[in-house]
Amino acid sequence: MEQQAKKVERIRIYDVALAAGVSVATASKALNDTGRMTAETRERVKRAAVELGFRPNAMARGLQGKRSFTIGLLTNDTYGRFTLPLMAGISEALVDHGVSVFLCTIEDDPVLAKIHVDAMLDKQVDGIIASGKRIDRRLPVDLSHLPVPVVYAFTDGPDDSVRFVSDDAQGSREAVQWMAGLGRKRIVHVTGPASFASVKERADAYAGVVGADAEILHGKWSEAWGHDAVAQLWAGSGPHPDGIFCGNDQIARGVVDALRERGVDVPRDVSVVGFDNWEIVAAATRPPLTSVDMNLKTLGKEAGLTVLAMAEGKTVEPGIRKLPCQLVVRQSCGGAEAG
Amino acid sequence: MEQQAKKVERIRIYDVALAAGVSVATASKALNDTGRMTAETRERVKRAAVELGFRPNAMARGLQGKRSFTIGLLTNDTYGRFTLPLMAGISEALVDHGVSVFLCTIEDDPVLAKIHVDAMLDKQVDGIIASGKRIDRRLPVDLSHLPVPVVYAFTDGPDDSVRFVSDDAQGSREAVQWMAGLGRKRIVHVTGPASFASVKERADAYAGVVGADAEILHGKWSEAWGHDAVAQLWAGSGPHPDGIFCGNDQIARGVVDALRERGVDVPRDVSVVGFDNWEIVAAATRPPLTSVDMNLKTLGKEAGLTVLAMAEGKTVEPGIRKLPCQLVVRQSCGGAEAG
DNA sequence: CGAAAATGAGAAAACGTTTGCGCATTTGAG
DNA sequence: CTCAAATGCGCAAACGTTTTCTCATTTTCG
Repeated sequence: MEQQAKKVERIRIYDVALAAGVSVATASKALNDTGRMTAETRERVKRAAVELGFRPNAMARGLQGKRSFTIGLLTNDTYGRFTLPLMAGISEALVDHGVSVFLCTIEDDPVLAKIHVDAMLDKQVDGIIASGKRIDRRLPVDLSHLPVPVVYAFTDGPDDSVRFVSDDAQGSREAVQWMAGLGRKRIVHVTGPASFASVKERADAYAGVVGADAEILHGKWSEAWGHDAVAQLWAGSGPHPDGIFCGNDQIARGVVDALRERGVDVPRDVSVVGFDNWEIVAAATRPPLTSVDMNLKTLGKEAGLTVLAMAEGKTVEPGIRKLPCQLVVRQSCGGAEAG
Repeated sequence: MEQQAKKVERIRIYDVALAAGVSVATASKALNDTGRMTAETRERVKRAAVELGFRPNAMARGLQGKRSFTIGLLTNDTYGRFTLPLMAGISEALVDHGVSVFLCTIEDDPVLAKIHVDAMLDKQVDGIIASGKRIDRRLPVDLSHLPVPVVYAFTDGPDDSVRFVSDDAQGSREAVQWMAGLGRKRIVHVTGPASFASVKERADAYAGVVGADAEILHGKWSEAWGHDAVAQLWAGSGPHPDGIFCGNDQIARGVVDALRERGVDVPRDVSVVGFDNWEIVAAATRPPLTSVDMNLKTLGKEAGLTVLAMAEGKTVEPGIRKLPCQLVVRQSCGGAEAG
């Protein structure tokens, strides 16, 4: 026996109209709650549709000039670290509206990007969400003169565009204040390369809280750098930090591991906070990391609803929308309720 | 200035026909390399299309009864660990054919699954790829009587379905043989819960290579379990293993960390191999893990091409297709070319 | 040179919806 | 009662392609 598409006849609105004893036009209007007709007629058509299991053909509907109930998500985040939570939020927000999402991963390849954007446009997407892995970099394609609305989520875009990003400054402040609230007096910041905008934003926020005592160490986004940073910090003879705010979870994990290897107890002697709340890293660290979550799912939800609103013709003010981060408390800081 | 969709007039085939001085019918045939006409005419039409930047409206084309150049990827792997590489492969294989992919994440929720499947069918997808995070579990939705072809990738499916999985047995054998080839005599296997089919397959393959000396420890899929397993293994007074084949990379990382903490040198004293080749874990381990890669991208590519072939009416034999795994050598075993 | 075959190209139908408009019929007001 | 307004519903066009059929013209062959 072979595997092949079975030709199941799909129910068309024509069949529904026939069953309900009305014209196709009336059936359409009944189902869409438009037009004029008796409540009884409308009801009868709807019942027939349900009974027959009618599902409108999205192609025909889309062709007719209205929406396609489809949007495109473009990203250069091949690994999906940032895009997947975003996607989850977008999808969750839009499934209620009957909208499906094309996911296109372009790996910083302008040619591939153009191909995918063109394919999306061919398919008449109602809008496009551009996304990435860095807030200060753009996708390798110009989306500014497309016939459909575009919003940018977790990636940079033109000045007159609609952009969604996380409020890293607020998240950072909460993280540092949390440690301060736990009695930490000497908090340092170990973070990524200074060339990243988010590094600067987080570092500035950190410095804003700790004031003149600020000490910022830049390195790679890796566990190894976390290790090295601890080595540096503990090399001097001066007082050691009692709180370390890290630029991401990988650095934080490196820091925690290095501290343990040195016999420094986390969180008793030193509090550590990460950034990203990357479950796989944060939860596997010993002890599990307290970390700043960027609420990417919520960000995706907002971006999805916004692009949809734009597709429906509503005007949206351009500009940057910062959505709050949230401190997720685990055990690397103390202060955990259970722990 | 406000952000809104600019109404850019899209070029229709009508415009191309006009520009080339032919009828719409001829234009269509020219562009699709069908029908009869002078080479010169065909060329003229094509040139006009390029000059005007004509892109066919996929909705109109799809409505016309042919393919929609769209497929759906359904997964319950919310985290994307397995689905994203798969997706990358699918996308890479199908972009050349002008096919776009709807990604739908359903979290073991049958209702959500049905909604997404229905949405896909409404949008006339040419086929569906079902995918998951476990090879021995099915998605919470019945895909067996759909009007479009379905293939299963990295998830279980009905007996008469087309399924793609990785050849874990072969991968496991290669891993164990690699350690044996490096002179390891006492290789144990630390893996996940016995209830997983992939655990059994990997364990059986391991046992097949090491023979009567097989020692298999089951636990969770976590770093913590890797730690505990080492504790167990080093607790006895008998000879310690000199090779540890782990059921996944997280366990392997736990094992390597525990060994280091115990002063056992990896890879000098003990070789460790992981499974999954999850970059983020494998590369961050000290030393980086040699690990079995399931080639999910290739798997996705195959699945994509297959579902496409089925959509084009080609018949495909049902059954399980096992694709080979590949040992990725890093430093946790010795034997790395660059050290 | 004449008839059959091959060739080049266009007209029109079809795909499944939505929607503007028109036409009866009913309702309401004076 | 009469006439205007409101109501209920259907006709047909439209969306942008592809495809079948037809027809005129050219080529081929005996």
